[in-house]
Amino acid sequence: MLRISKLTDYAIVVTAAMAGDPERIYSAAELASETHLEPPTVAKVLKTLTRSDLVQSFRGASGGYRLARSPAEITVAQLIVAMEGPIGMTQCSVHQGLCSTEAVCALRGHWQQISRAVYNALSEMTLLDMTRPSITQQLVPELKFHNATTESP
Amino acid sequence: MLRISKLTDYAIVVTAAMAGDPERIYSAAELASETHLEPPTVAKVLKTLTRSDLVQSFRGASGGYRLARSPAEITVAQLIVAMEGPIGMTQCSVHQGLCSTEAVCALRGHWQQISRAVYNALSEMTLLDMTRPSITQQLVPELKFHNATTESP
DNA sequence: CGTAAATAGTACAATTTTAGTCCTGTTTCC
DNA sequence: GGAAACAGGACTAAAATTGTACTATTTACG
Repeated sequence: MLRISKLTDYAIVVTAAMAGDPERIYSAAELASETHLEPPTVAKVLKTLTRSDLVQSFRGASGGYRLARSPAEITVAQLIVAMEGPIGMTQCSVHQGLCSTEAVCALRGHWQQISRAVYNALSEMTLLDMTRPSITQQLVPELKFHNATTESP
Repeated sequence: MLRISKLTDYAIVVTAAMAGDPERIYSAAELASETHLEPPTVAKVLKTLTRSDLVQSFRGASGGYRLARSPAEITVAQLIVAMEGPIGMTQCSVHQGLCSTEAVCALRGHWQQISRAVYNALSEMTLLDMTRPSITQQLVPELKFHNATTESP
């Protein structure tokens, strides 16, 4: 399905909530109740985002978290990279020399090209865009199709 | 890291090998030795691709597999969909009503938009492109960056 | 015909990854 | 000094992924 991890998903839900009032300092508990996620999970996500400087943290009583930049300057690509590491569709597009078939496989350069294209697509959506209303659309048939193997529960 | 599964990776390696001589019928064993992958793994991949009509199979002695269309007409997006099901970065972008926070989360339409953009990027690379020589490049810094959590072994 | 070569389909065990939680330490406000 | 809040790491449980094996079916060819 080519999906991001749930933790990454939560990271975007949480930061989208913070984008509602970018100046305000939110505690982790507050954000948990606002997003209907579990407090420990929200805390974990915020700690990771802090290490990548996407959110600022304030310790001590009446501390909390705030976006480090304006929502328009934070992209979905940046959030995914912060949570999951570099965007690469295959191992070889990120790390050289780990794949046993690397010597006989000429695809590495192509995978890097593909990863870059995906990164660019993800860079065009900012947190500000995510907070704007959107139309939930029917997906095009190519996106809906999947085969019997993945269909069965 | 936003990666495809290994099986999907293998699917592309195997079909890229078949694209070398699109008319020829290859046995699974042959393709395994050519790609340096395990025979059972190659067989599994080919069965899945057959169900999605990306390759044609021929049963019986001197049977085997062949690409169902020309390499220029098979895209990486099609191969990923065949192996993993629909491309969607989150559960909610593929299936409605399964996410517990769907009622309070307004991100679904945006995720569909992102998934579509990624699908388009993956549709622009065909199997024919994959067989052409490529330059292995240094990745841009944004793609290389990852944080301490994912860095440590 | 019978046998060998080859795919089809399904089921399963082992491994790896992910998710979620908890605990202890540190900082800061009042 | 105490309470509120974040930091960091460790750990357990669950889920997904991988890789393999087994049985059945189909077809070429002597």
